[in-house]
Amino acid sequence: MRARVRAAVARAWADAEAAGTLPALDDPSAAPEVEVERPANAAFGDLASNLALKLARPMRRPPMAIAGALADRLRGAAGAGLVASADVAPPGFLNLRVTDSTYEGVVADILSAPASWGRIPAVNPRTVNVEFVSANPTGPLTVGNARGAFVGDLLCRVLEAGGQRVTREYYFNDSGAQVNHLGASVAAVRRGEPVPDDGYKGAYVEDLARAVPEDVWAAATAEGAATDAVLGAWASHRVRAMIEASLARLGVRFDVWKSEASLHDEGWVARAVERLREAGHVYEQDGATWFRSTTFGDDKDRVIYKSNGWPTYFAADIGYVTEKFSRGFDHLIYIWGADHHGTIARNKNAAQAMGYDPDHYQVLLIGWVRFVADGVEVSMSKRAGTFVTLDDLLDAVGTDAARWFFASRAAHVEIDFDIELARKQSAENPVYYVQYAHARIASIVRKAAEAGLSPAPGVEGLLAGEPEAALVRVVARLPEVVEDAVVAEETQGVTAYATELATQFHAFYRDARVVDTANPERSGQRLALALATQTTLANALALLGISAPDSM
RNA sequence: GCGCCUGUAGCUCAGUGGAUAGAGCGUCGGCCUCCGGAGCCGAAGGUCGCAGGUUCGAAUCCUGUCGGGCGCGCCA
Repeated sequence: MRARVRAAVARAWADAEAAGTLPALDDPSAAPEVEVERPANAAFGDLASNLALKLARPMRRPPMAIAGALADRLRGAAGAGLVASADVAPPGFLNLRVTDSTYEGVVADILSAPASWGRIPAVNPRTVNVEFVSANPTGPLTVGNARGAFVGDLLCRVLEAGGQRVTREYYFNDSGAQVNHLGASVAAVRRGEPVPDDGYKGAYVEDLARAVPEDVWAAATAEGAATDAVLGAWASHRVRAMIEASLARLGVRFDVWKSEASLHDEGWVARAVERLREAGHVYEQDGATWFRSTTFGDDKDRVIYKSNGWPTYFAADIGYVTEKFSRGFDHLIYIWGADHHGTIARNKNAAQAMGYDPDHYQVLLIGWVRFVADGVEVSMSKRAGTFVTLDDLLDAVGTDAARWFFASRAAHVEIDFDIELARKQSAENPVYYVQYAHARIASIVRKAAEAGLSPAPGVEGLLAGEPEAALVRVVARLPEVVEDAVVAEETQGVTAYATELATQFHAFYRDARVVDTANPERSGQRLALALATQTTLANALALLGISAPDSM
């Protein structure tokens, strides 16, 4: 609807120019974009445009006069069937109302094709790889990992809503020092010895120690066996399964699990370094191999292979970039904690140095989550065993409430999360307010069926009353909300919208009785509108991965 | 010192150039003879950290400044 009105305003401008009531621009390339938005105050109408204000300077005309000329056109052919009224307000706003028949058409569309309501034309169709969570399998996911998991999944859903093909990817390191430390910890606990200083503590280590099969234990402790590595490999495998189960619980599944070791084993790292070397961006110094990141604006060069010959983490990253692009992705997105921002430049630079477009290497930083319990910050350490697991969080507040919490905040800002407060307030969470509206409609629909009432076959005259007119205006906005979310790659607008729609429906419920056997015709019309609202709520929640219950 | 993020109501946060800055929670006061009270209605509460600048118009853009967070390894 917003898009249709935007097109109508553009048409009005062109018509006025052709008719000579508005002058042509001296410099057509400087023409402003036609913008149409929802005014903050509903009294101004359904949609408003600031086009006249933008055109005042280039046209050297007062904005009110330009707005007047546009309004004339919109009242005529340019707005035929769509624009019910066009008014001008100082300093030069163009305020528009949309015809009832347009809104009735929206309701008819929703009822005839509920599943596609809210789907929008592809905004920027790409094949995208989204890598997120990527916590190493040395312990269960914590609340610290929770935000990345939710934000990553929400981003994927939003990208898909915008018509993009998305692969969800989890990168992990199942070899190396950390995994050996895990193996050593398991071995120590199994033997009843204290866990080493650089080992892992916590109940899950004890669980792992108890669960070690006899044959694994025998192999790990055999003469000459690398005990820590063997046990670590077994334990990390098992931990990974735990992680996968936790993620499944929050409705997150990954398409690809990629191990760091495989990037080395399959030669991706070596080939990528060779590619950089051939392009002249690699040099040796102090026995180490360096990438000349400063060529691309980094503040220092970066080590690829250490002087002892071992690759850095960065080396694997370089190989991984080539591996991902080789799979046909044209856009890579990384979701990292804000503490990793210092590593963006080197990775982006390396991608550029290998011939990739740096714009196709996108990093989304997630703001720090400060966990507090009753106002006091809780420090989280896997090694110290002092952490709250993701499963604990879900036990406390539930998946829907947790999803809503993260979906309603910008991904990059730091936030406080008080798990005790969340537990206490989980019953007050706005997500239930929205779900309640959905369940209430479902109940009304059931009641209506019992009373022998059915939705009106047509939608004509649907907006006879004020409650109907107010509700349909919110319902009709879903595609705009989805489009804005896709463009911004953020979901706060969706939660805000769902809340507003629920509020509007509750008001409608108060003012307009739906189930009324004394007036079956009006009941049928209101029922149609209620159904359209229910679909809209369900589709908005679905975009967030949140359930829309029929009763609660 | 340098880089990135951040400062909006009592609390947690929306609002990235438009008209009277919003929501949830909390506080105070009302509303169940009728489709679900997990609801509705109303009230109090803000010099958008501060100071300049750009603009017809700034919470939003620019500069400076003060406060908070996170980084600045041949760690991962």
